[in-house]
Amino acid sequence: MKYSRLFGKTIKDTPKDASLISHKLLYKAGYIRESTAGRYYLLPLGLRVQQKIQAIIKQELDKAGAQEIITPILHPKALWEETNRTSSVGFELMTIKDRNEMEFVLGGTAEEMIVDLVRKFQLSYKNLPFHIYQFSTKFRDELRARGGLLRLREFLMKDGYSFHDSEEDFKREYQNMMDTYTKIFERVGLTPQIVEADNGYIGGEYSHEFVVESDAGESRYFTDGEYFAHEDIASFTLDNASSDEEMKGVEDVEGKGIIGVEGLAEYLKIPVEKTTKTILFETDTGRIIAAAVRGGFDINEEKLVKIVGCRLLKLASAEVVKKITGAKVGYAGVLNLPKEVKIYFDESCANRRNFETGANRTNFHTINVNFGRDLPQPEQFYDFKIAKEGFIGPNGQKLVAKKGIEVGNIFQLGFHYSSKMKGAQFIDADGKKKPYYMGCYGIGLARTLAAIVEVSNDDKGIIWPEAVAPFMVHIVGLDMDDSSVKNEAERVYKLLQAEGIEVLFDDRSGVSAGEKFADADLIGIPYRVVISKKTHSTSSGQAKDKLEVKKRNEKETKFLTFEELLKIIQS
RNA sequence: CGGGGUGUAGUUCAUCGGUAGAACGCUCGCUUUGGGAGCGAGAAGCAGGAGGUUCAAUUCCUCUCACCCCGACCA
Repeated sequence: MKYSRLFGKTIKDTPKDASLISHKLLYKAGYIRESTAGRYYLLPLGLRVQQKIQAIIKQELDKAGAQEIITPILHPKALWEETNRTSSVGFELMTIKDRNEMEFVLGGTAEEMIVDLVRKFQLSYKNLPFHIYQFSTKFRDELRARGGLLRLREFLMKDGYSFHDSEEDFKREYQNMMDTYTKIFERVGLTPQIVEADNGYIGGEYSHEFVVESDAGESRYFTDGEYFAHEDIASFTLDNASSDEEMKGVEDVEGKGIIGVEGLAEYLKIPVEKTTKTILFETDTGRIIAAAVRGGFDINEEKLVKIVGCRLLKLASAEVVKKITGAKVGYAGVLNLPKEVKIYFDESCANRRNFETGANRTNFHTINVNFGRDLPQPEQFYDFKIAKEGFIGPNGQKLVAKKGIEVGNIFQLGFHYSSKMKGAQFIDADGKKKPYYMGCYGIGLARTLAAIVEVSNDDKGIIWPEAVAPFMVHIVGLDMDDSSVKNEAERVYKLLQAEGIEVLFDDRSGVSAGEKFADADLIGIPYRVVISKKTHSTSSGQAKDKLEVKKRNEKETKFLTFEELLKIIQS
């Protein structure tokens, strides 16, 4: 490709809205342009990279036994109603009607479509297992798109779905995909962590995210170096706060303006473990509930929502708190709450003696509270604490908080869809109909592309790994007005192409050397070959048969013969 | 959806009641050519949209739309 013919070009300024490195560089180097929030044009350079990534994914999946198909983008809305997902998905569904008033959903994920396809066949256990996947544009009406290509409303996704006659066989495929994904990401130059995660609206019981560590990412997880878990599900061991000390007399203590467990513990001269944090929430149906955790912990609303069994929890407003507790925010406690307010106790509250709780009276706290005496022993303790940095993980090591970009994930679906969708069954060897055991597997291509840039760049521009670079060699032609230099550059350009190497040839005349070098660094192609009067002229003493080669990720310039360069590139 | 902010040339910004200006970019010419060159000339704007106040609105007010940030939510 001649640079003078390439659509899209480099630019010095970035739009003021771009804050991420990947967004800025991809914009400046001419890979992408924004249409509206969360919807981007991929320009020739950008598309070439995405296609490289796509080809690698396809190769590895095919090798792993999966088969590519394509589904319509418009999904009959009735299918989504069949699994109740019209109301349960986390992103706003976009719907559209045709001229017959038939309602469609713009596909954001395709479980229902795939199951609908599969049930069109009378499949038996002999046809199982199989794994089908597709590359297709996904539509998600995100509340807030952001970060260039990191969170889009429209993006190319690889989504795969596997069908099995047993959990054991599914587990084999799950491991197969874990290995395949690891290989795919390795090939595109990423080393994501495999993080245990929540299934969210996809459904099923367990899943793993592939997360590329980066401050630009939105996935938060915890690790001890061996254990990796998303913050929503990270487990950790409780330090033992149980005590068998004598029960003391319950007492209200004034602590004017003292809010927050740290300050409170200090003021009352008790360990933080003895304090209790009580938070009031309002459910989507308007019910008020209270959730209590031991001081030092925070509440994971995600977990709590599931325990309460509602769709949404909102922090109760100051007015509601005042109405329910009779006190200002900060003094809510577990004693003397109205009967209709159900209290959920986290397990961290158990086994304590003489603990503190808010007095439900402004400026007052109650101390030396005990279950069984001052309030009934709760029927059940729950786990809705969120992990925090420094907590002890399941391996006995301290947990460290990390952030990253979720480039892929794999889900166990089990019978989640096959049980909800009529006829999603196969005939087993015993002649009986049984639901499929399923899994699904996704990779976001644009996000993967952005993640690569996010981790592979310097102050001058992008540094593409060879496997996904839009071109392998960038010929920088200087002195293009000199016909002998130009001819030499053309000659090398054609020779490389004849070897099947993808070349971008900066053939512009009248552009300064500095500008061309800056553009080459910005675009980030792995090998740069400079051809100029200096390298070409016989009078300069420079051997004519050597090429001036510099790798994007190295500092030194080397002089190589054409054959030597070829050998390096093709190795 | 809650809080905050921004919409003026392709881009980054200035102007602030009296019909718009710079830099970069773009076009042309000359001079340049190994790390974003110099000089000169030029093109480029219904000031996001609608309404209101005013003799007069890019400027003030209202509404609306779009975008950004924080939060909430979440592949």
